[in-house]
Amino acid sequence: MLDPQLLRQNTESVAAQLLHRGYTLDVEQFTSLESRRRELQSDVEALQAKRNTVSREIGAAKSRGEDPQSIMDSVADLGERIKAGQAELTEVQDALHAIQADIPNLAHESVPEGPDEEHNVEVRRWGTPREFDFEPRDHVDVGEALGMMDYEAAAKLSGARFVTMQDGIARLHRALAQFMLDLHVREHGYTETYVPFLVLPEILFGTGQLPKFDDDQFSTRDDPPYYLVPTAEVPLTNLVANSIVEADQLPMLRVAHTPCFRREAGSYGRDTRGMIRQHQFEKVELVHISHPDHSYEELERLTANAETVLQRLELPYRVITLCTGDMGFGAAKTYDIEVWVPSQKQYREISSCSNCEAFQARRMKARFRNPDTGRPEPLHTLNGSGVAVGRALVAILENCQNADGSVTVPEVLRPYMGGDIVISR
RNA sequence: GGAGAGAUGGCCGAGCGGCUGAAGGCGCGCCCCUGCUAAGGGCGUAUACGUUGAUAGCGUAUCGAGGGUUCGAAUCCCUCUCUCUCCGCCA
Repeated sequence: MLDPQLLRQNTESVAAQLLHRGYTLDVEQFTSLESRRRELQSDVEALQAKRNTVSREIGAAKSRGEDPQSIMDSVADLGERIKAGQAELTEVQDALHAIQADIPNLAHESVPEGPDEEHNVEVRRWGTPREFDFEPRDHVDVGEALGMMDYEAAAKLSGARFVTMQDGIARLHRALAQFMLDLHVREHGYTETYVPFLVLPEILFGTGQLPKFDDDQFSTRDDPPYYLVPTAEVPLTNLVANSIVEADQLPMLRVAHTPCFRREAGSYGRDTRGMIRQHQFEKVELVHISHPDHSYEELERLTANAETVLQRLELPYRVITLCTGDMGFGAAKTYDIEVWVPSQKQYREISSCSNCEAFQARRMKARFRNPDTGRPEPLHTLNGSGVAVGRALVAILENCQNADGSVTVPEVLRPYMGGDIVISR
């Protein structure tokens, strides 16, 4: 949610900025609803004030032993008028909330302007893609040749976009998650956190997945439904929902390893082969709860922490800044980290690090007490993958494969693999 | 799943349908006093929205959530949610 004051007072300029994100705000409609709201609200409040005054008079008259009947008659219809006014006000407010809940965040001034991913800007590269003296296979071929990855078996169980793994690759997958978790906890100062994988609808609202992106979510048939988390960003960030955090608690750094569930609606035909895009995958997620004045420093730190994972794994990557048109709904600024995928001869997203500023905080009523003013103010929330486990596995299988079909285990993972150096048949 | 108890401000804890946004205590903040320490005294201490130049004042709302009764509800009625205890089941 945008700052309601800002939206109200600068509707035109906000609308202009939203256009860069490909969002058209109906200024006319918003403005008229807003003035209607203002009118109704002051009417209703005036009636309520009158009711309160008169009720007090009745009480006073009674305690003096007087008959309050004449006073009561004079306000006989007040209750009905208030109720009618409130009903109308609620209707207008609901309409306004629906509009506000649908508007994406505004981009930070440092974000490049552009309609699509063509306009993203590369920030830096790390490592050099390896020169193969044989034709590198993709991760599917590597995994299947090893007999440790089975897409058909998964399809039998769950249909498309799932995988089963076994033996060395299953252990490598687990080792990756453990390594990342340990790195962030031991070296980057995060608090390891275990969270529910099923959450309530209002939790998805808080981080911005609902109501707009319901189609992307899996949910249960309970009433209200539970939603399967699409990312640990959802439960981790909502840890501060509906609360006022003391300033000295900031920044809060949280890390969680969870499965993630996504319908991938609208991505039919994209990345249908292999583990790149699945309905279920694992991710180690980083969340920072930050003081507003420091959230951009935190974004740099969070991104650097995610990059460290790839550096330790010795996987080449680059960092790009997403342009206005390519950013997610809640983000004010996003760095994507892309890892080198030899079979595709390109960099593919393995982490997305965003500063959502106060956008999510307003939706979930997450505030901190500002020592300068003594008042509660929205805090800033950031999140980033640190990193996607499935895609990291893809990158290792492809980048670290050998001519004989085996895979060399990155050094930092060997302690997690019982000392194994190579995965082979 | 069955039976019972409960949900009030940062915490504890009062609260006869009317002057209670809410007694009292604790904690916290500022000030005073006491030559240190301990003790003592005074004042203050929720959030949102509206109005406004204003974090002043005023108005409105909020005592788990929603609905109802009433001129008026933290107080009465209904529904739901959550927490706790006991039983059952269970990774």
